[in-house]
Amino acid sequence: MNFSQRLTASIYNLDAFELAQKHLLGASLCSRIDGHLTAGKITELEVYIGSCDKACHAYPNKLTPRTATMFRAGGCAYVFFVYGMYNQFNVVAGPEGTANAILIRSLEPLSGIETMCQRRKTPDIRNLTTGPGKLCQALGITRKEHDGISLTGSELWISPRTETPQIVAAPRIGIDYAEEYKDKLWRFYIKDNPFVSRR
DNA sequence: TTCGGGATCGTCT
DNA sequence: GACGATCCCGAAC
Repeated sequence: MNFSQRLTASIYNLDAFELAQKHLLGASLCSRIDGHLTAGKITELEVYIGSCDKACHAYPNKLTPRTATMFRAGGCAYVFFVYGMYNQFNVVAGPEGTANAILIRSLEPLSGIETMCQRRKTPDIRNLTTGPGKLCQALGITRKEHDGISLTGSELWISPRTETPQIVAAPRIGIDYAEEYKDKLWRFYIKDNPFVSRR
């Protein structure tokens, strides 16, 4: 398998829901970090909308040092750090000045599996990338090194999907504080794919 | 400057 | 199913 094709800048300026469902789900997230190529099929993701969504870090369109990258033009990485130990990778969507992001929650490992096993310290394929913190570890993504970088470069990119997946919509995970937005069906995953964090 | 809590995960019961 | 780990952010003082 070859991951040389990339989604281009204009695609990332689409509406976040369209980008997530029509382009990102089923595509391959790829990294070449420390000389190692790793890649996985995107099987699960969540949409966050800065203007209205109480679960979004940038709600209500609040620009802070942490959320600044979300306000940039689509096509860069928003990577943040939580719980003192985990990084989380998001794709920034939409035009500059809007704060929309797509959290990648789960991958199906495709390439560089040995590297992923070393980084994750486990031989269990099913446990390499099935969670937002896990996949950052497996692909070598950190806030310090990758927040704000372009997804059309050579370190981190997304290779387009070749088939159209069947999609299931579900509530997002871990956002009980988000009041009426916690029940929105803004999490999307590939039907019957075993590499999702939760059903 | 302090302080509360987090878009999680691994370990333990 | 519960809990602790452990850094950073953002709000309040």
